[in-house]
Amino acid sequence: MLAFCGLDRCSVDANGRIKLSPRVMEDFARRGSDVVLHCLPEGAVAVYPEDIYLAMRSAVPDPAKRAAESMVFRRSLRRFGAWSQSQRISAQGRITLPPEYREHAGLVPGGDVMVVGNEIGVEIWSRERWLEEQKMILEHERVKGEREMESDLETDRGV
Amino acid sequence: MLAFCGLDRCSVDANGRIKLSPRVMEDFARRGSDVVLHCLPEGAVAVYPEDIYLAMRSAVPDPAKRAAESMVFRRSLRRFGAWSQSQRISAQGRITLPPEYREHAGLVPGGDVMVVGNEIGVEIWSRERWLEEQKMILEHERVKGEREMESDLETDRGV
DNA sequence: CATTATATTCCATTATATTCCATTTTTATC
DNA sequence: GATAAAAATGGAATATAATGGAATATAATG
Repeated sequence: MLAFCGLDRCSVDANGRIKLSPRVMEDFARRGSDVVLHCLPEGAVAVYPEDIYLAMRSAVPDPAKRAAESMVFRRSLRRFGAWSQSQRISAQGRITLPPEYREHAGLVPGGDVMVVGNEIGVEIWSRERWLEEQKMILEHERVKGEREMESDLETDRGV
Repeated sequence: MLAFCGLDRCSVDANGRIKLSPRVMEDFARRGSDVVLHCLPEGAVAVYPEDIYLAMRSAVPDPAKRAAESMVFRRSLRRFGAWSQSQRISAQGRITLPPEYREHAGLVPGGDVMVVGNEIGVEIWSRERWLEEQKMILEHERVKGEREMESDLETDRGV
């Protein structure tokens, strides 16, 4: 059974909550119900199991000293600090997005939302932005494929 | 459970006090209620647990001798001396910012404030300045991402 | 078509935030 | 040095918002 895969369409309730599908709930339940919400620069909110997020942030030694010395480093602490927050998935499979995160992802109460698997967790996109993102990924792969074909022609010996 | 993460919106009361959210209060309570307020060159005020701040400053060897010799060093001592001050979080989770610090961060009584986690403590930003900071970080990440996508196209063989 | 599962809405409860007031401390003036 | 005024602090109360749960409606399945 593949975990954190697939695509669900759902909506934000009046209080800014999102109900996950049973499939996604189960994927999280298997790794403990503590998750981390993390705002992505792409304009969506990722939901990772806590251990996945900790693995992302593990290699930061001696943060206090570096924070005193470097503004760039403080910005990186700030980015991950401000845009990451622990949450627990409720018994009914709901997660509450903080208002600031909701705004970051362009989610409005009552609006259409996509819950997108990314193999290590899920991402929450406004439907509108997801369609654009999807288009961009496809176009990128198309161009990449074309270049690959060209370079295959220019090679003396084929693969 | 991640500590010192997330983003809260609150306001400065008529007496220049800020009420921390229960989540942030708990993070501090776990490390002792003594904190250090420290003005950042970015134009905000950081609130660190005392042990974090001491770790920042512990690696300054032989200050007396260096102070005699270097203006740069004296300025650095001055920066941390003048712009750092002990405080205790009250039983109701309030901290009082000294008027000079408030001014440094552009905070006015009654104004909107963001309490921003940075993984080792929190930062207090005027809402206006935080939105700018956020925009800057986002734009930086966006440009970085675009370059990464371009270089992905130029690679002969994909990842 | 009947039954089961899922989604959505609504309501009660709890928690949080803001405001207001009383007390204490400080400062200025007499 | 004493008294009064102002400011700051701490605490409590009220209003607002968030949370959890249940019920109903909708969709999917057999």
